[in-house]
Amino acid sequence: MRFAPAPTGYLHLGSARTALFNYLAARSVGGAFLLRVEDTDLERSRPELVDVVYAALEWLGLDWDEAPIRQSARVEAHQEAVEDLLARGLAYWSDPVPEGDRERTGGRAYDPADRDRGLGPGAGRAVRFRVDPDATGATSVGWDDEIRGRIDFELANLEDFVLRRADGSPTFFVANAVDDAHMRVTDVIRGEDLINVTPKYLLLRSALGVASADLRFAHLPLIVNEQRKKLSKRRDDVSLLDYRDRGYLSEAMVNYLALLGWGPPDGEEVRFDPLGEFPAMFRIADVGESPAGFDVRKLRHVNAEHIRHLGVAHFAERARPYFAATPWADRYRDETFALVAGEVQTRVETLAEVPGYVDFLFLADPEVDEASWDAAFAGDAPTWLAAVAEGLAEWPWTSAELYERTMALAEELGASRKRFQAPLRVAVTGRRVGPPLFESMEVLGREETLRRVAAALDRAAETEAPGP
RNA sequence: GCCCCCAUCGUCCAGCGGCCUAGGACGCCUCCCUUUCAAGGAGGUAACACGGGUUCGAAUCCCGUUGGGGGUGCCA
Repeated sequence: MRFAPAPTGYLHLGSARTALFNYLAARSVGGAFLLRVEDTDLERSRPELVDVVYAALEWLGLDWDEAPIRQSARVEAHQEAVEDLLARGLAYWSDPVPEGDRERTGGRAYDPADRDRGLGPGAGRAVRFRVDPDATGATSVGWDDEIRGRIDFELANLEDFVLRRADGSPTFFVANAVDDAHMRVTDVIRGEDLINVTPKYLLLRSALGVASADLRFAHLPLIVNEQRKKLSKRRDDVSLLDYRDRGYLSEAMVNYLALLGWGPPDGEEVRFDPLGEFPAMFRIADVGESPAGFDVRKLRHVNAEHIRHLGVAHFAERARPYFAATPWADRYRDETFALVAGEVQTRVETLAEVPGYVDFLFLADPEVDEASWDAAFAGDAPTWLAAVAEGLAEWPWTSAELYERTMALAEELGASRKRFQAPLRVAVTGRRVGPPLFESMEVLGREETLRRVAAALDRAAETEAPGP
């Protein structure tokens, strides 16, 4: 099995899923998972673009067997194949047909008449494969797809495709056929969008004398967006590594990607060690044939499950890089975060959300969310907060004590617990949503808490009696 | 236009001729728990595109229609 991405500067989500399924298929039968970089296009062979592919695969944990093959390093073999086909009359030199002159070729960009013109190399001239029923003795090509069953194409519907561009470079058709034979690929697992190049690939192999009888094909369903269209760079978030930056765990990503077109037979979707568990239960034939919609909400859920499954220390460790991206990164302290990490863990769905939950512990002053303020400080709230402030000055400073005493005070003043804690929460954290309040206060300390409460009280007074 | 693929809850996955009054998951809704928000617990909402066959019997097989998607590059 091989994964053959074209280096584009990022690893597409769909490619990542294809890589994963190749990996699972290989590991499930003890086969090899090979990597081949499809950089036949000069543009695509820049080393930094290739490194991105490796980095993405490594992040997912998809380790490949043997050294990766760069197609750009194998052009000689590709050229030889083209020469061979040319020599045997299975390929021919073809001139491009200009846009305005396509009426005579039935709208085609090439002229089939070139087949028998016996042209040689020339400026702007490419080499095309001669799709000729006589060459194979058959009028159609097809294969038994592992996922979809029989698929056939009439040769009459196939065009004479380009083998060598006018600039002399071989196309991916040749590179694919030649390299797959060279690498002894037994299973071709790729996206559904490649179904229609398969007949050309098959034709080429047989022209080159490579048997395809034992070759298995599996065409995976496409991953589509909400509009049911193939995920595209323009419209959708398709870069795998961007998900890492957005706070997704690689194991959650692998877990979710595997759920697109497939599912564990036992129905247990969330697996904390997908790469370890899935191979034993994966069968390529079980993969579905209809397009899979990418659902970020479900991805978030799977990610949240994986986050919660982490040990607190690991969670804190894996969240650390996300603090580095904040404006207050220099104020961050592992020791402080460790005190509330457990509480944050059950509340976030991605690691990127973590800093936003605890920023008030590190900021000199909490950033006040106006909507929260307005909601919390309505009615008797300022009076309540003032009452709490008095208690805060003398109560024992443990979360349990603070909780008990504050709630007792709420009852005394005839306020609901929920509404009573709101102004205190906003005063201390700046928001009405966050980790448990009294635990947070314990971490912050009496002095700082009192300072913030006093500041909030001042602000409330100003708001009520504006201006001197 | 031509070629190819697909068609079960809004979404993902089960179902592969009778076990289906169609199951699980995400989402959504309700309730419980509760110091906010989560997490957790208990319920609920919601689908076999349509029409013909085949069969004692069809979500499951066949054909058609409709719908959606992919391809149609001297990109891969």
